[in-house]
Amino acid sequence: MDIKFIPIDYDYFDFEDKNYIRLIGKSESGKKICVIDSFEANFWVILKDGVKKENVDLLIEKIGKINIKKGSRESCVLRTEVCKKKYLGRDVSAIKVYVTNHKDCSAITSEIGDSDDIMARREHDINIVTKYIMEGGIKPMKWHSVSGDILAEDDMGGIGGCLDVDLCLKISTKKEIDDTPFSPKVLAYDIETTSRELGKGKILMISLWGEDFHKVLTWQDCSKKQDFVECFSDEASMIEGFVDYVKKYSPDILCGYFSDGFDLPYLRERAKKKKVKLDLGIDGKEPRFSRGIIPTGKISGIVHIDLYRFIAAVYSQYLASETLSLNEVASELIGSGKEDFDFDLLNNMNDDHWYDFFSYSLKDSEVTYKLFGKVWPDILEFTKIIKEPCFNVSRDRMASHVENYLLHNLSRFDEIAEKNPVHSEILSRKAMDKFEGAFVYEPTPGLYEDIVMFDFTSMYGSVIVTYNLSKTTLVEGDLDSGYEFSSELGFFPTLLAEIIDLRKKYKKEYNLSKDNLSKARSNAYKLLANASYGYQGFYGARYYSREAASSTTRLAKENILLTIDKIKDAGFKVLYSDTDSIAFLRGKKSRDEIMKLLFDLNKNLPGIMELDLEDFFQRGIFVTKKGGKKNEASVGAKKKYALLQESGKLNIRGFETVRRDWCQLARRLQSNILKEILVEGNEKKALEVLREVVSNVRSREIDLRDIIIKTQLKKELNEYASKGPHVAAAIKMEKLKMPVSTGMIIEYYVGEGKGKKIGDRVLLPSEKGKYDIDYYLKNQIFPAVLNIFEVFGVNVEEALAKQKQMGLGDF
DNA sequence: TCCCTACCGTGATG
DNA sequence: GTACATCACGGTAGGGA
Repeated sequence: MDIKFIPIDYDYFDFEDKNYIRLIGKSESGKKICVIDSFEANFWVILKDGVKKENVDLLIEKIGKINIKKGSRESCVLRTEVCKKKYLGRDVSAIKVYVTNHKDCSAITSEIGDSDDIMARREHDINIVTKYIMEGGIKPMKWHSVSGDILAEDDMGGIGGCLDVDLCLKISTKKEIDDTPFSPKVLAYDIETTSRELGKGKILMISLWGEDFHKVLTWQDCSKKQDFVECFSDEASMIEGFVDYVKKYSPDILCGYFSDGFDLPYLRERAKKKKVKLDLGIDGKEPRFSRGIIPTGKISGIVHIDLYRFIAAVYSQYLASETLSLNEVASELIGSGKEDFDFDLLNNMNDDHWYDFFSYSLKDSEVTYKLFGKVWPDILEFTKIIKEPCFNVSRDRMASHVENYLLHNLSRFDEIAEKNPVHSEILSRKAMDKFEGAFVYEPTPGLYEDIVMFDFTSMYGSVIVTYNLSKTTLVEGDLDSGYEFSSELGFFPTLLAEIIDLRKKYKKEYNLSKDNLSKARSNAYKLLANASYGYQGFYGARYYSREAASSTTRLAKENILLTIDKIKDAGFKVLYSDTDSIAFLRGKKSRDEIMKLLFDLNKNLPGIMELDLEDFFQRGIFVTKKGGKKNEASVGAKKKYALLQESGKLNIRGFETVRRDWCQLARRLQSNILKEILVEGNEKKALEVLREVVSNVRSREIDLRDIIIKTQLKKELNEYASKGPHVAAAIKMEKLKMPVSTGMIIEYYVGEGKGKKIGDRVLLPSEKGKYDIDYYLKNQIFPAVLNIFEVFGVNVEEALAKQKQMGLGDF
């Protein structure tokens, strides 16, 4: 039988002491297909240089005899091959050892042990699906032409019979074919509970949203309910109803928001308590959870995607959202958020309340579904580029993505993969001193006109490629005198050069077509390029290289300092620079002359390093650093400035305006004042704006939500050495039996009182009280604007006092 | 008790 | 355990006068 097939989910199983890979996917006609492919588990024994032939033969003989019993399973070496390979860029001889079961690779590796002839044993620590794909297996989310035998129900231990699929095929050949688009069948879900805390509450309703399928399942009998509401007799039958609907809908992807951490574990817990089966898997099994800070819920045959995980791990850096709540993220990405519902009502609900609650619940699933549509092109492209199953791709962090990209491209270089660091290596890597990082130029505070900004494209990535910086190309040297790297290009810089090229290609393509696909591709390659520096400096990396990472920052710094000097030599005043960007005054030069300067600078840059025009700006402001010692010359603040684009848009960096741990009042005021000064060029008007806010604060005309300060709780309450206001607020919340957990954003405001510490005066938003006028003026309003006015030589307090004398203000 | 400062903690930049 | 270093700044904690 011949069939066109796209794999969506990967798994494996053992049959008669052999490993098989099980892929669930779709046929061209939309049938759900299970494909079974064989896989020969194996790993490498790398030989030392110049080992004698007879020693190799002895070693092979010894390896061939290994036999391991583990429980009921017996594992042995099937065969061995001696190959010419590369390891860390060097030519080696290596024995490829094929074994009966992947699970026993490590045990057999240990059995082989160390010897004078063995340099290393490798690739036994790569998971089976990754290894399968690395060795020519069916690639994720790509159409393949496969042929093989249809499995009858009782074939291979009944694997075909117990799966809820249209067809089960044991294949003998496979071939990647084309890039026809694929749209998965998606079902979004969301639950509402009586308590956020697992084990403390019940599930009140479950909502589902798919294409032409919208449902809210509940056990709350209610006279007034919408058509989409289906009422069950109790919580248990509601959960069973949920399982039935999921099976009937038969989605490729089941998708939630924070569902790894909340919805799925909650469902499992309630199902267990109520003794119902949560058998969502196509093999009739319940979701499997892996351990971790956040559990990971895997459903057999259906890809469970927690959108929050993907957004938090790779997508969030492009978002303006200050929190990653569904509401905020959805508002930004799809233009509509959740509905409002007052959860305090839960203890005392009438029919109207329930009616609203049903609608609220359904909206959550709808928003999740739409958000999925928005983010899916990125997950899909990442999956195809990284070549890992999308279950993993949607959860992995950038370091894993980089590493998986490397693993799946090693065969092109004949490379045997390096091992993961063991625990002790991770510890010693972490214990190392930090190395010097980026260069930041100290600006001279002031207001400037006509500013040009240049920046290096993929600065660190292009440095790594240009200077060939990687673990395998390091020759010698030390941190002080600098490391020397080989002139022969290593696989890491080679792959990175490709990534940077592909990024350019798809960026260009996107600029022409503006389609989602090239945008997602361009994004993915950009993220990979940017993460590659961090990867080499990450202690958990297989190809960790502190030498490469520290050389990257050192050489980047060297180049940007040289470029700054050249811009200065050309007669320009440099204002600022941070890592890969340089801002300077255009002076009387024309734009063409600036472009000529850019061209000349580029001519002399080494390798693939490239300087680009970021933008021309009308005006910009740099301010002084606060808290300098008395009588000390004022220092320009780094990472804190605002630039006005020609389009009129204001780029604000580092100021309190963009910091979520300042109250809205101070943030909005600061942003208005920056606008007044940069857009209107009117610092007098700015002073008026300030005066009005001060007056409003004094007369208590300020809305509570404008003075709320939000700070994230980053550790357990008892781990804090210094208990700041947000910790005090969190302790207060705990006393009131409100849920408090690490990672939460704590909200509070500062009330009147004598307490020495701010923490003694914090009030929760739900608490009635008077805000402390003095605190908000002295600790929020003034600090946010003082150093902006200082640029104009305006002393705010004096100016305000003066106005008072003139009768302009009554504060 | 007041004042100073080192350190803690968060969240920004790139 | 889950990419890197650099930076600003409020607030607390603790020592010295």
